[in-house]
Amino acid sequence: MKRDFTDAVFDVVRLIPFGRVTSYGAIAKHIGSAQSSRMVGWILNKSLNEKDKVPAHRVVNRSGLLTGKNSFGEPNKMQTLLENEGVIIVNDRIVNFKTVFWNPSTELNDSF
DNA sequence: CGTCTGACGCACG
DNA sequence: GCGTGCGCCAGAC
Repeated sequence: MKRDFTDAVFDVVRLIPFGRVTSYGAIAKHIGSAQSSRMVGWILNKSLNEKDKVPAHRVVNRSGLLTGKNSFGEPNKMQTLLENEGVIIVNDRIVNFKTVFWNPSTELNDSF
C-alpha cells in the first residue's frame, strides 16, 4: 500500500500537542511533499472514516481557517473541539493562530 | 484513457 | 486584502 505518505500524515497529526494546531502545508513540507498540501487534507478526510482517530480538527489551512469543518459531519464540531482546547475561534478562523500554531519541522526539529 | 474534483498554497494583478 | 489561475497527487466516473 502507499501508506508512506498516508502513514506519515497520520503520524504527524497524532503528534500535535493539546491546544495546538498546524497547517496542511506545514505537514506536507515536513513529510517531503510540500506541494502536495491537498493530499494532506484528502488523507485526513479518509482518516475520519478510519478507526485510527487522529486530531484532524487540529489541522487547518495556512490562514488558520477551519476549511475542513464542513467534513466533520457537523461543521460546529471542529470549532467546538478546538475551543475546548483553548483555541479562540471567530468566524471559523483561529484568532491566535500564530500563537497556537505548531510547526512539525520546528518542534520536532527533524529529530526522527 | 481523459477529465473533474478536492479539508491547499502560491503567484499575479 | 481579494479574486483568479495554475500546480500539485490521488481517486472517482
